[in-house]
Amino acid sequence: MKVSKARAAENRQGILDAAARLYRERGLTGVGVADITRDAGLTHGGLYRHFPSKDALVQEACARAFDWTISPLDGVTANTTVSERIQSYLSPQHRDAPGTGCPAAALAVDAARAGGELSEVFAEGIERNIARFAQLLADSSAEEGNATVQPQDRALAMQTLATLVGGLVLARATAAARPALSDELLTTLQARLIDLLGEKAL
Amino acid sequence: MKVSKARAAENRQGILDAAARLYRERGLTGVGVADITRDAGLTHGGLYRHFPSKDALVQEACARAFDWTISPLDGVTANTTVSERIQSYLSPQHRDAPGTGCPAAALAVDAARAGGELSEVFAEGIERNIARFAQLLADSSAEEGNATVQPQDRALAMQTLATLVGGLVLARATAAARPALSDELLTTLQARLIDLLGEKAL
DNA sequence: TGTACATCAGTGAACGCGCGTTCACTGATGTAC
DNA sequence: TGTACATCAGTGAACGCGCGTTCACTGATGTAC
Repeated sequence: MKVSKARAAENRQGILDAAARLYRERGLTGVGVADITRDAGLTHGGLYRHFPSKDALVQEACARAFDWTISPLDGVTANTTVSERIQSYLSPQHRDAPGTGCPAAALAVDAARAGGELSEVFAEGIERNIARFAQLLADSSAEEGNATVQPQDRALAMQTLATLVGGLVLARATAAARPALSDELLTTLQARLIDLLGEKAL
Repeated sequence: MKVSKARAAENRQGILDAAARLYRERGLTGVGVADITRDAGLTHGGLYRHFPSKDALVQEACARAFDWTISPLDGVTANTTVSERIQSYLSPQHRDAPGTGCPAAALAVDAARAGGELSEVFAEGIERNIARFAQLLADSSAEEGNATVQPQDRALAMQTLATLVGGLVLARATAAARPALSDELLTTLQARLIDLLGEKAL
């Protein structure tokens, strides 16, 4: 049965939503296309009316996941301080909900293995996050907003993002077996990063 | 044809070596048992004389991978400085050879998804690395070796390890599409970490 | 505006393939005498 | 020490299963008149 163009577009978005979430939860090689379409309330056969292959779906779903993290989300607005962002990133909530969280922490290792065009998606997403965070640091150093990004801003942004991603990855890997260690990692890294950024975090 | 006990033990080690390398290269869900036994020069059927299941093989291979990073390796001795260890970890060589590199950077995300007993293996391996690095920092602060680890040593060790793991993960994800960004991540994080550790790095 | 028909999103069976695991078999090893 | 035989590491075919993808079909949608 044919459906309306509006409904077909909704279904396409539903497939992408499900894919972006399930891939982050179970990994790129841990989810089948049937799992995704089932989650979106469809059967697997119709997937290929929207995407030429699983790889194409993976790429678009990952790009969408990065767009989510770039846009303000879940109470994070333009006025949210760097300190608050760090606490939110290194929270038990984020650790325990990879499906709606940072795509770099959830899928960067999978993307590195896949290589090819997927690496493009991640390289662009990571670069955008570095540049955005460096701008945030530059702005917080200056009196007025929209300051020019200096090399030390970019270096500090890279250091902060690497620590966030690595900390979340380690916290997730230890959560099931040693929850106390996992929590210690989160709180310790929160404190160390806020200390590192000093007044830029406020 | 039966083989000697010595040869059987060698074959078991060969399977573990191949598994530890291939899993780090392609991920826990990206390698079949036939790939591993073939790499070890055997056929897949005999695997089950040594391991009760693929999961058991994965656990033992991951434990072995962590033992490698604990033990001195590749010119890294007890006298290697922290600065040299950081440079080695955040090098293009390590980035481009995940199969012989850090298991946390290569497989922690996979382990978090797998959960269960594999999480035990990673939690222990990560805790041992944190404790060992904290001891290294405590020793370098004291006049003589074997100093007592203080809370700030452990916090600094966590921060350094998180930055190392996150940095390597991001460098690997961007290497194929933007090698310049990948190299920039490595060199920037080397400098930031050595700066962070100050005289402890020497 | 009403009618006839072409379009095409979605269905569900089917495909070839590779997975983890099992099993009958082989034959050199290791042991009992 | 020599001989007969039980052991068992390794082989390779086979299993059930789930994967990504294809395809004939359905029937409501959207369009041409």
